[in-house]
Amino acid sequence: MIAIQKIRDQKEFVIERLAVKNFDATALVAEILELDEARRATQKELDGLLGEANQLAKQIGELMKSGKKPEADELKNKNSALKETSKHLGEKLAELEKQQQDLLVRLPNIPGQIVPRGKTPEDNEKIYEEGTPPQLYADAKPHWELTSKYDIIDFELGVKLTGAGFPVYKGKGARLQRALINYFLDNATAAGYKEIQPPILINEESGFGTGQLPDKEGQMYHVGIDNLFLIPTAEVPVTNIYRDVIVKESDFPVKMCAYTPCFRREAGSYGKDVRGLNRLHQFDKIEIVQLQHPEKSYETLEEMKDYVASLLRSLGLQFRILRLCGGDMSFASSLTYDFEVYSAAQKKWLEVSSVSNFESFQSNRMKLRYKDANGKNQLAHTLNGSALALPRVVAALLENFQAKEGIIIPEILRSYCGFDVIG
RNA sequence: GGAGAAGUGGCAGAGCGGUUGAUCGCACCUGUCUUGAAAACAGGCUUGGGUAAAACCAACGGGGGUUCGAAUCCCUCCUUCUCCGCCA
Repeated sequence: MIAIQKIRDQKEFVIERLAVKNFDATALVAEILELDEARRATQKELDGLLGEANQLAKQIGELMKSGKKPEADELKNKNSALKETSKHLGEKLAELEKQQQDLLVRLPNIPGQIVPRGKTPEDNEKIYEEGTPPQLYADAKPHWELTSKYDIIDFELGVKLTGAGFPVYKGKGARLQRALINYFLDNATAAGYKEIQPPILINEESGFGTGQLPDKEGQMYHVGIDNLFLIPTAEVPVTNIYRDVIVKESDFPVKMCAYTPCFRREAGSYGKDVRGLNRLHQFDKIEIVQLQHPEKSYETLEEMKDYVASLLRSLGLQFRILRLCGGDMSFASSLTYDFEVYSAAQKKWLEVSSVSNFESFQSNRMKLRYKDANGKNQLAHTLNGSALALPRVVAALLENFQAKEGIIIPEILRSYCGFDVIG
């Protein structure tokens, strides 16, 4: 949520920058400012009235004490009338506040200055590439054939148990999952991230805090009976740990990591893009989250970007980093880097990580603040990234490291797996 | 799931209808003193709205109600604790 103060002070700037996200905010901003003015005027009027009523009540108290009943009763009547008016005003104010809030939450976050303009993924800006395409032998297969050849991931069985997009990992396939989770968690911990094991169901407040609610509830699984949502990412519970919290400036940066399963409805997905592990309803992910001082958040974003790069490098995967264009960025993000790994067997790039700076967009919703040197409360910046999401990493490992004798496990994972080859 | 008790500032803990946004203590911050620190003393120390800054308004778990006036009374929801039941 963009701070109302910012919209008041820099209306033109806000509209101009949101256009980079292909969002025309002109009408919305005008309406918000109009409501803001009405809201403040109403509050001013109400405050005056309530102040008057408070004074009268005080006087009544004193009159009662000194036994002047008739005078007190007269003031009582006067105050009752006042109360009637203030009740109306109070309702009007609440209504205006609600209307303003409803509009405010519909504005996407302002993209950062270096965000490229553009509408589609083709407009994303490649800022880095590392590694060379793997040399595949003649009989190389896509991962969905390898998984059944070695009986390590069973998609059909998942359909039987749950539905499409809920695979069953078996034997070495299951062990590889566990190995990756442990490897990624150990790495994050070594990099200073505190490990968190959060709930994987969240309430509405948490969904609102990170920007999934309102409007995007269709992307989450909803447990109606208790009005809870299955998390689409650990970002939601982990960031919300600091909802309504005022941290000390000296606590920055707050670094947390978490492994959780993630659940996404992915309504509308179809075709070859969702084949095999490419897009699932349930998948495992290790998320890294940081809370940072506004002046340092972009520095931190670079640090997180480098961290994710080091992970991919350690697995021996070819990858590239994209700076997302305005049109491809998420609603809440100010700047996002996507990491893609090249799958030689599918001949395509697979997104395996997304690292973003949300600036104060989430913290404004969450009231996540810090006390500055002057003792004033300021909104913190929040950042997060996947480090990493498993399915496409697994897909790339299977496809790129396949050989005659089987899938060759990267050196770094062998002690975690307890085997060198899947064959 | 059933019965009882409780939820107040970072912590602890008063207040139970009338200058109580809230006593006191601890923690914390600033200053004096000190070579420095400790101690002692003085001052500061919830959050939001609003304002140029004030004034002013709101908030004592959330929501609603009674009253001229509520942290204090009533209703409801949530959470915690104790006991019973069930259970990985």
